Amino acid sequence: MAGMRTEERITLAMAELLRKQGYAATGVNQLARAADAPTGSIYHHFKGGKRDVAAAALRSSGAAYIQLLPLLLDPHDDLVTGIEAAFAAAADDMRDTGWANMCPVGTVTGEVADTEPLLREVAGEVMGGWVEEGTRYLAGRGLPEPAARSAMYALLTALEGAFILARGLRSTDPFAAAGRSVAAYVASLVEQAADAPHAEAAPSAPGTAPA
Amino acid sequence: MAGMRTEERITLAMAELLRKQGYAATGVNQLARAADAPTGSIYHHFKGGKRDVAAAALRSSGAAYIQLLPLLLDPHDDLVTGIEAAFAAAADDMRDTGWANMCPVGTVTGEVADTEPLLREVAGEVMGGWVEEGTRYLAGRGLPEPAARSAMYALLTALEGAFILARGLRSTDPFAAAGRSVAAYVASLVEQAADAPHAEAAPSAPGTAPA
DNA sequence: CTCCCGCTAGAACGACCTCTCTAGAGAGAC
DNA sequence: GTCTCTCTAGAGAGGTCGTTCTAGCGGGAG
Repeated sequence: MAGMRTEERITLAMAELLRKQGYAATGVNQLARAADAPTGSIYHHFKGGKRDVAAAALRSSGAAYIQLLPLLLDPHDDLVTGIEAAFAAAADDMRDTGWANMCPVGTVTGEVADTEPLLREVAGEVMGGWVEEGTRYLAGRGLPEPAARSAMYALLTALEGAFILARGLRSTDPFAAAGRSVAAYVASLVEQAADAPHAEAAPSAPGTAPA
Repeated sequence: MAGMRTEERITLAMAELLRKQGYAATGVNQLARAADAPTGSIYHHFKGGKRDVAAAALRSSGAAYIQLLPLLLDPHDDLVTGIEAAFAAAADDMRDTGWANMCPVGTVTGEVADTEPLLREVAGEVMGGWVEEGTRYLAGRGLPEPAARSAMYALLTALEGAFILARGLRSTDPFAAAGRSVAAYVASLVEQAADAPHAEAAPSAPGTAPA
């Protein structure tokens, strides 16, 4: 964290704290300690205080998370096996980090959706962005538009849910089952698209990496 | 809440507050006001204080939630369509309650898994109980044992994830996609079980309600 | 050099936190 | 009646919360 601008250090420290302990339990003093910045600097960079820092942390984490989708799926020619592998990778990461690395957007949404309108809105924007970008990506991998969107919703819900179950049970089993489930769903969508290929968005063969 | 024992009122009020705003943001004074009980009574009934109340609330909510599984699925002869209907019912309930009615076990697990060992443990026990009971139920509906467990994991992860996404996006779309996804997965498991019915737990035809 | 200004630094404030404590209300035993 | 014991009742202690405030550091402009 040493070679960063203060504002960036604060945002990143907040993201990490949100992942581990949520919004309400994270104090500004704790944040200052974690970011190695005095309290005054936090309020200088973020006029809105703690809420403002959390919003920035959600946006930045959200942008980082969605980049993992092509990163994890591009190496797999077959979309279905790629999805199972992605869930397995998420499971390994979570186990290796002591069941702490849950997505901060999910944690915060569950916690403050009804009490912090700004953060609920930001979380909604981030999730909406995930769905849009993910739908575009899956469409590029051969799924017709409405199926791609459904698949992305299913993937995100299974992933967020797996984080929670795995965290409570301290087991990777939820990730394995969630991965198999989403894979089965996507497989059924791919099959439907192949049976009726009159849809618009199928530039390459279904289940194949884009050009 | 008038006709209840104080201890019960406190537990129920805590469950509701946990659902809406999580553990850290819920104060003992707020709880006392919501349960219409003085602070002293809370500490009389729950020697462990706030943490102790939360643990009781998680256990009681957990027990209530798992009862919904047979309640929602028994009416449907076909397990697969029953699952989709159950997700639709959850979606309707959430929309009708202003996107607040998320499961408290999920909310709290995401929030305090790393900071409150007792609550993490209780949440794990509750979730473990869901998996066991759900696996038994699905086995009774014709799924062989390992498939039934996978299906239950998939169902729970999709459900918890759908709560989060729906809450952030203020939309029932995540529930619809999650329901279709889990249904597709269970359908594939039912098909596998029908193709190779040498498993032990198939007292009746697959996808049929138990006797 | 001086002036300026973005930023650091942390003390201080009022509000609220969890939890403890004392006092007494109320029901049942005798 | 009186004694006993469970539970109610809420004030208060001690601490932490988010936020504000003033003071001053440090580097570029003139």
